[in-house]
Amino acid sequence: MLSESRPAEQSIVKGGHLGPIEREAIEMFINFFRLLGLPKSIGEIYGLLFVSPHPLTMDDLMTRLDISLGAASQGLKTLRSVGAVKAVYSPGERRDHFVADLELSRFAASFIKEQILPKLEVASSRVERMEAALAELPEAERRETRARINELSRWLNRGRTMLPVALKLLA
Amino acid sequence: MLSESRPAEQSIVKGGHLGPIEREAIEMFINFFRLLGLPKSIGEIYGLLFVSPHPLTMDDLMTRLDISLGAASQGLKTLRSVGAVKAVYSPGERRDHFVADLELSRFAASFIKEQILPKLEVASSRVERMEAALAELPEAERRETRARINELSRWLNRGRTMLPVALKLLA
DNA sequence: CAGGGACTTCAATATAAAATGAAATGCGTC
DNA sequence: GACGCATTTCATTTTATATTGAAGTCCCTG
Repeated sequence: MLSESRPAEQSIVKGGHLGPIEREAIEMFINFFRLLGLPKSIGEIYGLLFVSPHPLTMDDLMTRLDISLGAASQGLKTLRSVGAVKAVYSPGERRDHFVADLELSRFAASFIKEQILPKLEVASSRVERMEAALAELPEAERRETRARINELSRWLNRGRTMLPVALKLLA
Repeated sequence: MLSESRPAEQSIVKGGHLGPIEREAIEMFINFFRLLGLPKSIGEIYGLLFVSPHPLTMDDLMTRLDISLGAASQGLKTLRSVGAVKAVYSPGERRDHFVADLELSRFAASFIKEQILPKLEVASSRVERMEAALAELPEAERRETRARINELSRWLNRGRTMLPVALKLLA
């Protein structure tokens, strides 16, 4: 929740074979992804891939991060779906190799487009239904409630138009 | 997680005595707050307060939303702490009355300032430690890893400077 | 300054989310 | 076209998070 930042955290990371750079990167991305409501394992995977100078296999991830097969597979799936990670071809190699896409803005764009904007649409239709329902309200409450719903409506519109702009600003 | 939006949801809200406007508002804010990783009960409370034309007591919230004493108390505490709700004085009344602060931008500002920016600071110091640790790295990997850490650093700086700007844009 | 609401805390419980790993599937190779 | 490694899926288990409500604290009020 609005946690007062975990108590004197000392190494969330448990996997072996990790150098200091990797540990820092992993913890950093765990925190970052948590902010977006994504599980720890996804932060770990992305963090390790991010600082890795060469592509890694699923098996690398499993052993170095000490996570399960399923977690690695699902985490990679999610990360690919949002454009944060891609598979690269490795000649003469059977297994898939993965790299982090360093263009974080692409990832942010996809996140906004696929997660936020759809929710704003749903919210908009809710507001419409609320406006329709205003008529049923007792006279006394109608005016004030209408004002509040309008406020909501203004915010949704602003969000829908400004979010993409704000994103460009960061990119 | 990156959920494909819950299956044909029909009324998450369980409390009785709620009109259609209230139900819509509550579900809407449940979803919105969930995006920020806040629990359902907080969305319910804020949603009901938002569309309510007059201040409500803790007891109102408990009965109408059918939540416990503790949930109401803690939820209000959190909401007040981020400036989303405030207590208003009600003459000749013993109990506290609460209203939603309609200025959502205030809430957003407080969220960024208290939740995001501190995390960016922590992340920055991580990056510094990573840069320091670069020296220990085998020659072969150093160049590429350095490039990646630099990328990270650029992003953090951009975030720290642009986030407050982006916020102003929305307000 | 005692009694009694109103509110807060927090240990216990209930609920939800993530990780695990065995079984199913896909896919390339011989 | 069957074998075998690589990957995905998903029921189960584990872990983390939210909710409850009884016990504690804080005021106001008389």
